[in-house]
Amino acid sequence: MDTRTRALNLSRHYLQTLGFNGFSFQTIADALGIKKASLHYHFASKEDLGLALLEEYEKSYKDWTRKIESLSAQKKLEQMLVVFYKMALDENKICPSGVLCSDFNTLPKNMKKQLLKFHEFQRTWLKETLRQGVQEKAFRKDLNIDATADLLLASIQGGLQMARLRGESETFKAFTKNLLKNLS
Amino acid sequence: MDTRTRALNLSRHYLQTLGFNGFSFQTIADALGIKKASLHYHFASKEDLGLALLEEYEKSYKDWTRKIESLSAQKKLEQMLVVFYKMALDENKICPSGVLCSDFNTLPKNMKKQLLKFHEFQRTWLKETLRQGVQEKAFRKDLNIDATADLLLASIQGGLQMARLRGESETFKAFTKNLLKNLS
DNA sequence: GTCTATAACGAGATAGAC
DNA sequence: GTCTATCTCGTTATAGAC
Repeated sequence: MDTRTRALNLSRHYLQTLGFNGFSFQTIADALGIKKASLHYHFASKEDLGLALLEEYEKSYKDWTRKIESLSAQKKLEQMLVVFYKMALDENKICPSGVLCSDFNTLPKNMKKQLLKFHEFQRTWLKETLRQGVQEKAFRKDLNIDATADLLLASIQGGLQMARLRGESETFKAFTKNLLKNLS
Repeated sequence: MDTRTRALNLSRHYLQTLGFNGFSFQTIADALGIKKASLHYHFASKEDLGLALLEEYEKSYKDWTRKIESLSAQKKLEQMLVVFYKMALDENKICPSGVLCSDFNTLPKNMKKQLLKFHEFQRTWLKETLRQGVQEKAFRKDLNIDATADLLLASIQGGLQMARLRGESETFKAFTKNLLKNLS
């Protein structure tokens, strides 16, 4: 694997455990076994690194939605919860949006824009999936699509953070069990 | 008002807008019109400042619960949502727990402990209030107290962050309208 | 692509004068 | 209680050799 890719993988890890301001080029360079000056060959600035991270998150989310596009809405949402539960299991990671919301006001403009774009993609997909569920008669006909999508996104984001706080990923697991109950 | 109190007020503001690592002694000193060395007279270290902040958050939350203790459970929860909605209205602030969850792994041990204590206080109060609502027959008899408390806390925390991301505090307002619907 | 060296800055923190 | 002065460290970032 090339250095750039390895650097991005490490950055993703540190972003979700330490926050965007919690790791530095030094952190990544040390983990790679190269000098931090060499990292600047791959990413001119930390903003560049942040943007690359966000683009990668969006891309892999898109790939994931394509991979499961033939499933029922119910199954899709269950799979979505599994994705986030795996984060909680992996060193109490929290979701990238959650990380960057806290630091939001300190982020470069382009990162803010890219983060919003990522969020809107997730949100749109979720709304479409909820609509699919209504059509499949798996979810209630009068389901408030917008409000439900927001509630799911917010509670997943907050739930991961609460699980970290308490140090028990089971908090999040128990949590997810109830999230989809109110849809039908 | 004495300098220490003014410093704490400013710190609360910057914590909830810029994050714990997003402001420095310099930031507070500038806003106060004194030198940052002088701040160290009031707070020996930034950890000290952070602990004082957390103690103050807990104290004011306790005072607030005492002030509304004679209300019905339904009214209490409505008031709680108002508290958080006011945060969203005030420069898209997010809640202190949400801020510190992202930076959690970079916090001094004592701050982690104090944050957990604050969280457990909020959670316990919320569970008691839900139980009160069941007794008052305002909420369903079979309400899952633990799961509901966690869902409310997580979605409020995540909801404030989402509102900041989108730059519209109305996101959070719309959101809260539906939060209490599933209780009865 | 990676290195050494260095610049420029801001952070937390302390000593000691007033 | 606030000041000046200073220390030490970590940060992002760049120039130029290999």
